[in-house]
Amino acid sequence: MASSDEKPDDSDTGLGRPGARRKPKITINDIARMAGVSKKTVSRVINDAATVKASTRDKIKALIKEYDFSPDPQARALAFRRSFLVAMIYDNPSPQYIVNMQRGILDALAGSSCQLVIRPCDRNAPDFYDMISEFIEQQRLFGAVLPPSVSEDDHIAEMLREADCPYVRIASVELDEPHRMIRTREAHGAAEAARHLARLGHRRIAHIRGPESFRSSHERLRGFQDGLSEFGLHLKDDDIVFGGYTYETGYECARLLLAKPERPTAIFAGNDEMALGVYKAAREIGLTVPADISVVGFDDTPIASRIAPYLTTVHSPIRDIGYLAGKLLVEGPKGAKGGLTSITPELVVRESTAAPAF
Amino acid sequence: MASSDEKPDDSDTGLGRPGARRKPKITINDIARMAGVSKKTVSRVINDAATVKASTRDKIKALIKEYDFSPDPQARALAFRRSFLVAMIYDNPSPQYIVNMQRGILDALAGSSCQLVIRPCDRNAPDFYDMISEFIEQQRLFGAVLPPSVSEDDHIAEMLREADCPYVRIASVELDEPHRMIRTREAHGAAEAARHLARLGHRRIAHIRGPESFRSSHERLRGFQDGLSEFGLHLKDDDIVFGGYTYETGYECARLLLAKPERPTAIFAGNDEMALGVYKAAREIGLTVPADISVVGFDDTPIASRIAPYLTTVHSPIRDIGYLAGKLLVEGPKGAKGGLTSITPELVVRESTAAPAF
DNA sequence: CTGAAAGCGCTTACAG
DNA sequence: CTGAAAGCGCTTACAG
Repeated sequence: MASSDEKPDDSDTGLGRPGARRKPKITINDIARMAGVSKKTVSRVINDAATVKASTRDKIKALIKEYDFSPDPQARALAFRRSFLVAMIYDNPSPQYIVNMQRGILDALAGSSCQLVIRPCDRNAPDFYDMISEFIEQQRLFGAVLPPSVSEDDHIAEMLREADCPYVRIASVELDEPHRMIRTREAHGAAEAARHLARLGHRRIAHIRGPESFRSSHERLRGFQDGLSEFGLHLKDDDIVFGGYTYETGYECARLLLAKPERPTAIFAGNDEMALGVYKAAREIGLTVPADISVVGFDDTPIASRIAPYLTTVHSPIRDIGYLAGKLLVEGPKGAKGGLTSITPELVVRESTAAPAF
Repeated sequence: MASSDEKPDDSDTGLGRPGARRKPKITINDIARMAGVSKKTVSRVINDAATVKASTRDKIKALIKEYDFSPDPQARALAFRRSFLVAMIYDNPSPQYIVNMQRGILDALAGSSCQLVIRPCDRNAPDFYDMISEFIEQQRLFGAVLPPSVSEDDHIAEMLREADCPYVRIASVELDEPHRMIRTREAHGAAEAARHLARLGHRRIAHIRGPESFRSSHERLRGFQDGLSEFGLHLKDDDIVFGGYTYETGYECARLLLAKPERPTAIFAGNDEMALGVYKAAREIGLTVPADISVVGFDDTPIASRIAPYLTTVHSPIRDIGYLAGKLLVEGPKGAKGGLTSITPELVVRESTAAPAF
């Protein structure tokens, strides 16, 4: 067998630069030969298999370290019938959310042999399920993490199960088995926002909620109502308007709300984007935040702490959530810090809320 | 050979759910058998190899379509000695930038068999080069795209060349062979900003530049100076201060600038983040934008069109840049729309600039 | 224009 | 505790 150390120059495939001479990559066979064992035994130590004699294991580990060997992911994947790819599949439009979650997952993947593959998608595309399905079948993923709102899609979850692909869904409600979920207790943060406004003395309060199709928008509304009711307050039907989680819809909704004869003294927006729209609407009709109108957001995006006045909002530790999700995939249910699979967003009080003027 | 259509139940590897029955995946062998040819011939049509008889090709293509067959990426990767992974390696901290570029690359990868793997990194980490090097050696990437400032690191580029990995560097200056570069003509946008301010009548103008270590910060400064000089204006040394491309540094620099006896009437910030810091500094000392001080940013992040007053800034089509980079990798130099490998950012005039008050 | 053989670098299933 | 054989699903190198 011609497993010589030197490859002839014409082994170049044409994909590379002519004359580029790859240093011959060391393989499991080389390690095995040097250790005087079979490659199967080397494979065992690579995969932390149960039973290898300590001395053999040590010798092999030393060799692996000395030659800086690490097994080829492609070959492993082929033999394992499973790639070393973790996919993040998402439709969330917020860059900050996406980037933070990617970081969190990556934090958890560091040191594992997995890489993070990203897959943004559009749930409204006609071929949405076909695309995702093809992707899942093809890649034989090591795992997938699904933030909202894809996480809320039971069909996707089923495709994943069908393909035998582990996954973690991130959502504000329990919509799958616990070991496949990270629960974000958004109702809690929303309730805090309600209490904060109630304590400041607000009585006429409005809410711009997110779309019907997002579970989070229900949870935020529910939590907010719960918090208010502790103070004997409640949201009247026409003090709840539907926004689309965007700047523009936040603006439009606020215009409606602020034009009412009995104008609210505080508005809780379903997310920061919409809260910024409220700022704009207030400005336009000469209202000052927070003197004339208090505003609370949700998410704590970077804009919240850069705009004037700084926005009071509910902070979700997205990166931590991503980390937990990644750990759950890489280490299994016991991996995620003692089985912690829920996260509680907290209110951050800044400048956009004050006692009502009247 | 027991390549039966039915796999026994105990073929389950333990990685999956017990009893989970994977539908037997169709392989190149199945297609070959059904087409009555060798698998090598099927391989040829998969890879668009030159010479396959038209009728044979058609028959195979029909079969592929009928059975919705697509070759296993892991197996292909192993045989090709090259994975189907395109990596985006970056240290840019701006979420909007990152997300847009990811989208652009993904746009270009759609339809290819490549997936996008992301690799954020910290150039200041002690093991920075080791990490990247290991990553590159291990993954046998199909290609890599490097936005600033990793793109400016010649050592990384060399590691990539060494590993025979195609790459595209995105930068404001020509720092590699043309087919390995997307050039962003940032000096052009900065010059436009200068002309805009000069035409408004500003004479006392300051610039908060980015860090020495970013090529872009030099280019933006240079372009700005060029634009000013067309009007016989120039930046005095102490009207140029060093920021760090962050909100905080923008604020600090603006405080210095605005405290000067001869206060500037306009400030060109090296990016939007710093421009927001200028807003804050101005607000603090009772200055109104743009009545008392005009502000221009660079990047056109989403905040620019959400904050009051809307920020005049230079828009870079990041997603387009990512698309070009992706195309360059997937289709080679001729792939990127007729060899277009440069992008020109343009000024977007909004509300933060006006004629000086004096 | 097409195929048989060998191989990519690992792991599984089975023995011992 | 360890190994020889077969195989994962493709492609390369070589023939014809």
